Amino acid sequence: MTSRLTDRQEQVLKAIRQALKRDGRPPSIHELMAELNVSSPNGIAKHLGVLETKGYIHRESGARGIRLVNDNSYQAPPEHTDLAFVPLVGQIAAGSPILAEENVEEVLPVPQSIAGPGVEVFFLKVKGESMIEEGIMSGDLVMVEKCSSVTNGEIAAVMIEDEATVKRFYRRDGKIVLEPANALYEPIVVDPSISRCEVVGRVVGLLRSYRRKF
Amino acid sequence: MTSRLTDRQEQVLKAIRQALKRDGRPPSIHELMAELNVSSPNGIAKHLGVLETKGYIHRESGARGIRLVNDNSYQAPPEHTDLAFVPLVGQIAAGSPILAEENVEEVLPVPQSIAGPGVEVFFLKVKGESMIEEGIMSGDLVMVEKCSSVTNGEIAAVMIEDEATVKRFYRRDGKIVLEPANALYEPIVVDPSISRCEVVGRVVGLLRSYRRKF
DNA sequence: TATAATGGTGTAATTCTTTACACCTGGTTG
DNA sequence: CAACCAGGTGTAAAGAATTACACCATTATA
Repeated sequence: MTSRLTDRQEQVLKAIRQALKRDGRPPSIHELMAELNVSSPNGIAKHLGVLETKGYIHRESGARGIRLVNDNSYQAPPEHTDLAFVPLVGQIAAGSPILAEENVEEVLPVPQSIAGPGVEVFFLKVKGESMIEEGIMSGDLVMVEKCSSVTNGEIAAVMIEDEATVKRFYRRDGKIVLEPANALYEPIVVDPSISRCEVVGRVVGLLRSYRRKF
Repeated sequence: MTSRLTDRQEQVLKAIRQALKRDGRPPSIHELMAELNVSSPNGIAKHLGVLETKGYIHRESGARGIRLVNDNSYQAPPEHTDLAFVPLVGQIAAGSPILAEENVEEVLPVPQSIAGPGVEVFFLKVKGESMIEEGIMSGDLVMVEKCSSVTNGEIAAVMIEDEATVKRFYRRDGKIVLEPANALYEPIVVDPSISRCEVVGRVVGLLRSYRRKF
């Protein structure tokens, strides 16, 4: 299933690697033209298209949007567009915009069909055992779709005072009830008129690695 | 050789570092404008000029010509994006190659740092509640690294007769013990000399969507 | 023998990106 | 106070890069 590259395609890939190393940025099409003695931008553009459908590179819009994709036993199929990059945010302080640059530790690729199209999504690292009965373990990354309110019973990321937490969210008698999924824990009841309590978003996915720590 | 930076200049430098790491290419002035909430290209251009005269960056002509100078934290953009495509396999029949074209339902992008470099990895859909105490729920996709043996106690994908299952794997007294993570289930003990029982691989990750069904 | 895949040439149109210029504001400093 | 520096806004123009289109030659394949 590994789609092989032709000699020429191999040359193009090598030129991209070289340029990245030498220049500290991906090459432009014109630079590749000079490198490979091609006199038309389309000559290069076609190669790039092939390299992308074969899964060796990934292209983003804008200038020099070539990214190398790691060798893997399985290559991306043609026309693969179910891809989104979701930032992993570290400390999220109350008030500050969550997706501010300084909060983003790294960006992880995931299927867009999970992240959702055109919505603000980010990963939050889970600490503690309060949701283990829902299969959310300490160290997992939950994918959160940013929104300011959720329907009763949804799993939500909520900010209480200055701390972010993930719980099942209910609104009862004007109070907010955050229900853990762990028999050892008690529900947290918050009176929004007394304590600062703000929905950050709803949990739409989960990513776990048994290999690396986040 | 290098003079001190102001707070704001430090922020610009940090934004450049993060963009390099995140995007695999230097940021454009417009991207920095968005990051730093500046509404004029000149606002950024001046900072870049200062950073260059102070010796923190070096600029080349052309688009995205920012290079970091003397920066231990980051020299060049990464040669590889942390991206791998992992196939979701449906029915896996005994004997047949797992990654055969006809088994692959779709291909999902994930961080390469989870999938692992250059190994055969695939997604298997989980059915049943037998591993819920390990946070593996029905409908989850487990990422499996193909291998023919695992160490005692690892979570493994195992093929018994013609069915694939995910359990904790132990070898005791010449028998194979597959231990569920659910108090309601009993361990499965298999005598490999009697029943066909074959390790498919070890579980290295997990992907869950609350949005779509797989 | 069609037909597809590979590897091209060339030219425009269109977007990105950078650069240059004019001018503003609030501190700091001689 | 005047001058300078840091940090801006805003706009226009020039330059860099990508994308789209039309068309060509060779080779392998159904």
